[in-house]
Amino acid sequence: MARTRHKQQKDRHQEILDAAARVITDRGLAETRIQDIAERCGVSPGLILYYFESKDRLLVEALTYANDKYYLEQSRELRRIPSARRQLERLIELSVPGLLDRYERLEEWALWLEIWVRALRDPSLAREREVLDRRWRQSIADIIRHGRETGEFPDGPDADELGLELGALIDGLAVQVLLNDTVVTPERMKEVCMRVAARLVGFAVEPASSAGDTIS
Amino acid sequence: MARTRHKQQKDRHQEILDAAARVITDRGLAETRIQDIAERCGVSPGLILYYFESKDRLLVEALTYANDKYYLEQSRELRRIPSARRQLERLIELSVPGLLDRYERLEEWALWLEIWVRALRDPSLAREREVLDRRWRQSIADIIRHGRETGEFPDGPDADELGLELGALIDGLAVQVLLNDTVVTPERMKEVCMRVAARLVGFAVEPASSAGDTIS
DNA sequence: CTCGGATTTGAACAGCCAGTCAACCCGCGC
DNA sequence: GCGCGGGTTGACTGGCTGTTCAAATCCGAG
Repeated sequence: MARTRHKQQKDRHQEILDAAARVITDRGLAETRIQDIAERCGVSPGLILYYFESKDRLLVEALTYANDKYYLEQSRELRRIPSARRQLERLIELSVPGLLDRYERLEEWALWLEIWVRALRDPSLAREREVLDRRWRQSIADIIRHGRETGEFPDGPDADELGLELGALIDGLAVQVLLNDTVVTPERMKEVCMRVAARLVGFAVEPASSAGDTIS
Repeated sequence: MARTRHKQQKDRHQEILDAAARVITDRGLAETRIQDIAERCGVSPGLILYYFESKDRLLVEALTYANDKYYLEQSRELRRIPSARRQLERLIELSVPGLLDRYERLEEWALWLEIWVRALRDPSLAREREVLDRRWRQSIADIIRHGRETGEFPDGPDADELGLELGALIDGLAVQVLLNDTVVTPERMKEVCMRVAARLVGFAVEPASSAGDTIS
């Protein structure tokens, strides 16, 4: 049947994209071979090119696909939190590579680096990246707006502006943490982000924002 | 003579490193071939491997070599400025990809991205990167300390802490600008950096920090 | 001028890997 | 049970590129 066929094909598509994202995280974009992806799927190399017209297309698709998935997960989790203050804290926690579950976040940030490098020479990926990034800044701005509505945050600079500033700060610090900087540890990154957010947005830092309970 | 030989060899070394850095900027690390570097030097491919034991070593060396060069140039320029306030502004200007001379800064940031990606899987490069990065943060912190001594800046949070915060902010924004984000233009990045620096360090933003004269 | 070692060349080698393809498998509808 | 068509395989190829190497060249010393 067309439906089952179509469904199966869609599954394979996603399966391959997932596998590709994993391999890219493990070996790096430059070292990723079709064979690796095929092995990860338990499938022959030929099949990969049956579903994707070229390795390049597959890799680019995998990059944005994976990042999109992560964003949606994060977004869903944040929406369940009522307090803007806690939303912001959670967003920061989720952004620190290796603070929560070891693997997922590291993977996400590693993929970001690969996207950045590739986007330097791939205009279409550059455009997609901009969309993803704008959405990410916006989610920060939305939290701030929400907090101002509920009165948790005072009025202040434009929320979008703050989103840009905090987003950039998080990006910059995440790179350090991801690369295992000995000075910028995950815990330190969280503290710095919270402190700067407090100063820029204008709320009081809680004395002990226990990070202990966040480690699964 | 040993001396002339040695000197010549050193020149060739640097010549090759420079050429490699250029090629990496143009084609990307992953697409850089030995042949490209040889052509850029007007030399045969074999010679490249006569001076460097492998392509990988050469590439890694080229990355840190070039960044080191840029840092030293920047450092020299900043030291000539007496006012801490202006030092900070100049540092920010120099950090915005494409704000001043089009090429050099773009090159520098593109190389940073390549370093980051490569450092993910090359521990020795990761260590070198940390040194380079720490030095960069430190130069911000030093400016702040200097400004506090001269009274240009008020006392406030730890200078090293501020160096980390501003450094991360600049890193994060520079990535956006480098990738041609339509929202984060070079001019906007400078404004944002200056405004946040003013808020965090505690000085007044000058009304019109004319960016016009900075465009050569 | 001549010798000798460093430098330089370019051709050859070897391994790797994306992409192709003909054959095979398998489940479905008839 | 039979044929059909999409799914799957794995061997093959063609090109590319890092690396090696023997020969050629250059240049300074004696």
